[in-house]
Amino acid sequence: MPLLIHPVAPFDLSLCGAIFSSGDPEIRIFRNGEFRQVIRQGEDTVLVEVSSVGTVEDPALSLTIRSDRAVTNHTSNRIRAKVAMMLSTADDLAPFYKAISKDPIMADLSSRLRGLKAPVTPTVFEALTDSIIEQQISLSAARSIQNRLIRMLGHQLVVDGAVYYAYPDPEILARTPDAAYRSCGLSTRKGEYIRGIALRTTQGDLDVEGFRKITDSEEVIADLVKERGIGRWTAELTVLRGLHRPEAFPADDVGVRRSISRFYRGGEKISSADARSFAERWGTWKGFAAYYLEIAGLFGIGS
DNA sequence: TACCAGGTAAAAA
DNA sequence: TTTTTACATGGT
Repeated sequence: MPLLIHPVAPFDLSLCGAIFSSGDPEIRIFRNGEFRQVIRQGEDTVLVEVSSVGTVEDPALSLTIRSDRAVTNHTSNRIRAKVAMMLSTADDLAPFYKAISKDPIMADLSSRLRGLKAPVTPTVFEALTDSIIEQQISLSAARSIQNRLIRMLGHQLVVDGAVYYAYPDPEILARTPDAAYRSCGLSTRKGEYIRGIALRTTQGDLDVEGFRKITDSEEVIADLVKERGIGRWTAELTVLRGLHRPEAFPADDVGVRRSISRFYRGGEKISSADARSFAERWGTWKGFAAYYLEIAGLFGIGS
């Protein structure tokens, strides 16, 4: 029997899922109004399926958990909490909308995208490794590499004869050799970064999940950039997508700069430094603003 | 065919 | 100390 999730209104699942619409059906995808992903909860690997049974202003989500074994009530509740976290259902968008109300362009975007909440990765570790993969190359190239990595090294789940893959744990990535990373399409260098960070995580030298307890995002970023392979851009993306900090703004990101250029500068390019000061208009919500710009681009708004 | 794409570390100057 | 280079894949 499906479980229910009651998001804080407004919440629009079709907007929240849009970023996953071109995903891999055996890993994570949003299709036909349904969000689906394989996740790990403790020792359980499960497929979660989420669809809307409400409206944007009176939202409700139906969650179905599928697995190859019985799932206890306790685990089901943990999974429901994790899915709610991943979809940011508890976010109250009102302060964000209020903060950007004096910016006509962002106010217009946010009214068109009303109910969009930024997704969060199941683990901080996943946000970090995904960001490393995305360094320098295009998002489509990165996505294809991420999917190959998950298929090769992730936990498999078989339900109804179909196979699905969950994100690999640090323990696996810590003992994955250069050649395996290379065969996924990663550079040898990025393979070293990911294995090194996974190794330090399993050895207890690095606790990225523990960053949840550090409220000062700049402090987290300062800790992250000490690690080999993590620069400011990677740290900011990790804090935004893994820790869901609304103020984390990846000013060095070419996509973010392209969006600002397009929506605010008539196509004229903007430097990282200028983008960082420009974003101050959105105050502590500049990270969410950046996400709205990205999704606006996805929907072709403003073009 | 090049060249750019949500960068980074290491080598060279 | 600052600047240049190598790296990987996918789209145009």
